[in-house]
Amino acid sequence: MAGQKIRNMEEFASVSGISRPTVSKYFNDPDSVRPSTRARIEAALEQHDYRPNIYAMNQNRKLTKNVGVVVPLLSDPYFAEIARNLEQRCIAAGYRPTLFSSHGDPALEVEVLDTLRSLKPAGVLLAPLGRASDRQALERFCADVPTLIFDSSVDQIGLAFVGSDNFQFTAHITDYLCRTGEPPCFFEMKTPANPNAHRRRQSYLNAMEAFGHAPNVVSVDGEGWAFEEIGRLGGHDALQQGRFSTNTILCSNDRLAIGLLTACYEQGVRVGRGKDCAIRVAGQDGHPHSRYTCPPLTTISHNYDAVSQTAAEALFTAIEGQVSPWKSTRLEGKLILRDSA
Amino acid sequence: MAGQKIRNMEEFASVSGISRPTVSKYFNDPDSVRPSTRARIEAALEQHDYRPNIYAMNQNRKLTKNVGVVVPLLSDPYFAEIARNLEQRCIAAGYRPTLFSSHGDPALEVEVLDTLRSLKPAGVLLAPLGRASDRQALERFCADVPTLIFDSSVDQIGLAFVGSDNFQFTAHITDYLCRTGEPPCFFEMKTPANPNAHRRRQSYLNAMEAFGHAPNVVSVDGEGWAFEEIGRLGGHDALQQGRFSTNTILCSNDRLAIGLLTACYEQGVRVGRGKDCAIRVAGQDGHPHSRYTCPPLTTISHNYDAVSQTAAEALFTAIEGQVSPWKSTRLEGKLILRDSA
DNA sequence: ATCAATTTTTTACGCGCGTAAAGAAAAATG
DNA sequence: CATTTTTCTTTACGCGCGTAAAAAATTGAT
Repeated sequence: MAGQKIRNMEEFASVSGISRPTVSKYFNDPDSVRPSTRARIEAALEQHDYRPNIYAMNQNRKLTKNVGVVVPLLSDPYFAEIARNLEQRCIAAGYRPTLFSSHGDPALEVEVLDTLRSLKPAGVLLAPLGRASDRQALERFCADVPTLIFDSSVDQIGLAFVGSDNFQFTAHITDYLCRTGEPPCFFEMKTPANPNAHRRRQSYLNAMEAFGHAPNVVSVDGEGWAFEEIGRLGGHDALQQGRFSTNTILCSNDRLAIGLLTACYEQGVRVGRGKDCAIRVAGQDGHPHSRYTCPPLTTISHNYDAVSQTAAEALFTAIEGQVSPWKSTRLEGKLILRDSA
Repeated sequence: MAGQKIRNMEEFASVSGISRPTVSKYFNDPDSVRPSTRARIEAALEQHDYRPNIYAMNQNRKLTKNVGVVVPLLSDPYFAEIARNLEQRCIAAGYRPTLFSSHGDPALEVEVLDTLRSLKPAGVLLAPLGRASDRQALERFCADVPTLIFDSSVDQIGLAFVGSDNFQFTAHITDYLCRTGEPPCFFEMKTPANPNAHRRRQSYLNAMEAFGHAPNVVSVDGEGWAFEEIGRLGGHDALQQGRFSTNTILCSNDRLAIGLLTACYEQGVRVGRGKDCAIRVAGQDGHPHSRYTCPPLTTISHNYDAVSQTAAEALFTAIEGQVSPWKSTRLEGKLILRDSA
C-alpha cells in the first residue's frame, strides 16, 4: 500500500509495467493472461490497491458481472437464508450479487425487475411472488435477461427452475404422521400466495387416499404474507369450530404452523406427541425458526444448500454460454423430527 | 410505448424536443427545469420509456444517487424489517438503495465497505457488527463516505448516530417487572456481539439498585449471532444449576428470550404470569417474532418507524449539504405486554 | 414594449474503460 | 536455429453521459 494514489487503469498499468489493454484483460478474466503477466499485475495490485471503476467497466462491456438475487420477502428468514447462500456462491464464482426483495408486493416486484434491467446483469436468480406476480412482466424480463427461477415455479419461464419437490415433501411427512398416530388434517390458506401450496394440498389428498383415510382440508382466510398471523387467527377459528377431525394437523408451511401453535397456546391446547398432549402439529419448510417454537416443530426441510447450489450452477453455466433446454429440478426434503408431532 | 427504441439520451432528447443537456439536468433533478419543460420531457417519457444508462450517469457525476444500507445480519427479521423500512425511504427521497449484510462476519463487513466504496454512494446507512467490527476500517470508510450509523453505536464515527435508548429500554421494563412481581434476573451473553448489551446490563443494575433489590446477572457462554441457540443452551444450564435467584427473567434481547423459552419448554418449566406458571420471561427489542412465541413474549419494542425515519432524514440532509456536528439520537421504546411476563 | 433575470440551446470536451487492429515481442515447436 | 503460435504493446476509437461556456430564447416585471 505504498506509492502515490492510482487514479485510473492507465496509471495502474504504468506502475505495474504492463500495458493498459492487458491489464483490462486481466480484470475481465485473470486467467486470460500469461501466468507471469498475472503475477506482475497482482504484485502491483498489492502495492497500490487499485480497483477499476465499475461504472466505466460496465458501461462498455456487453455483459457485466452483476447477478441479481430476487426474493419475494426478505424479512422471512427462510428467504434471507437462501439469499445469503446464493450471494456467497455468486461471489465465489466471480460475480457481483445484488440483493432485492419484492416485499410481498407485486408492484414492487415489477419495479425490482425494472431496476434490475438497468443494471444489465449477466443473470438473475429470481424467486417470484407466485400467484400475485405479473406474469407478462416476468416473461418480458426473462426474454431480456438470463433468469433462473427458484423456489416457486411460474409456467416454463426463464432458463430453468430449481426448487423443492413439494409432492415428495407432503407425501413424506403425511406418511410419517399416518404411521405414528391419527392421520393428519391439512391446514392451509384459502388463497395461498405461493403455487407450491397447491401442490402440497394435492399431495396430501393423494397420500391420504393411498392410506385409505378420509382427507380433511382446513382452509383459512387471509391475504398477503403475514402467514403467522393468518395461521393464528385461522387456528383460533378452526379450533373453536371443531374443524379438525383428527388430533393431528399438517400445516402447509412452517410459518402457518408457528401461528397455529400460538393459537393452540392461547386456547390452552397442549401440542406434542406426549400422553398429555391434545394434538400434534407439523409444518413444512424447515424454517430457521422451527427449532425454537414450543414445542419445537416437526417439519420437512428444504435442502437449502442443494437448492442454492443447483440454482447458482445452472445460472452460471447458462451465462457462460452453455445452452440447454428448459428444465425443472425439484429436490427432496428431509424429515426433521421434533416434539410437536 | 410507441415509436422506435430509444438508444441513448441524445435520441430521447430529440424525440422529446428538448436539448440533451437539459434532459440530463432533468434526470439529475426534475425540479431543476422549468415546469413546462418538465412536462414535455415527461410526456415523451410516457411514450418512449427510456431510462438513462446508470453506468454512464454515475461515471461522471461527482455524487451518485446511490445509498448503501448495511446491516449486520439480514437473516434476523429485526434487521430485515428495518432495512426494508430504510429502503423505502431512500426510494421515496429519490435515491437508489442497495442492501448489504455482513452476515455476522467482521471480514465480510470490511468487504462490504470496500464494495460500497467502489459504488461511490452519496451516503450510507450503516448498522455495524459492533464489538467485532474493524474499528479502523470503519473510521477510514466514514472519512471517505458520508455515513450514518444506526442501531449500534461505535465511538463517535460518521455523521451521526440514531438508535434506541437502551438505558430507557431496560429501566422501563425492569420497572414494570419489579412492580408486578419478583424483581428480575438479567439473562445475557457473556461476550455480546453488540455494545447495546452493555448498556442494558448497566441499566438493569441501576434500576435494581434504585429499587433496593439485589441484582442477579446470569451471563452465558456463546460466540456469534446464533442468539436463539445460545439462549437455549445457556438457559438449560442456568435452569439446571439454579442460577436464577427469582422467578422472573429479563433477557438482554428477544432472540435470547426465544431460546430461553425453548429451554424452559424442554425442561417442562411453565412460563407466564398465570398462577400455574413457574417463571416469567421478558425480552427486549420488539422482535417481529415475539408475538408468536408460546407464551407470547412481553418485551419492549424499538420504535422501528421513528428510528428509520430519523436515520434516513439525517443522512439525506447531510447529503444535501447541511453540515451539522456529530449527534447521537436515542429513541424511547414502548412496552408491549403479553403473556410471558 | 423594454430590460433584466432565468432557462434553454449549442458546442465541445472529458470521464475511465472496452475493444479492435496491426505490429512487436516472447514462448513454444521442430 | 528458424518457424509458428501465443501473448503483449501501441494506437486509436467509441460508449453514454456530465458538465462547462457562450449564445440564444424565453419569461416576468416594469
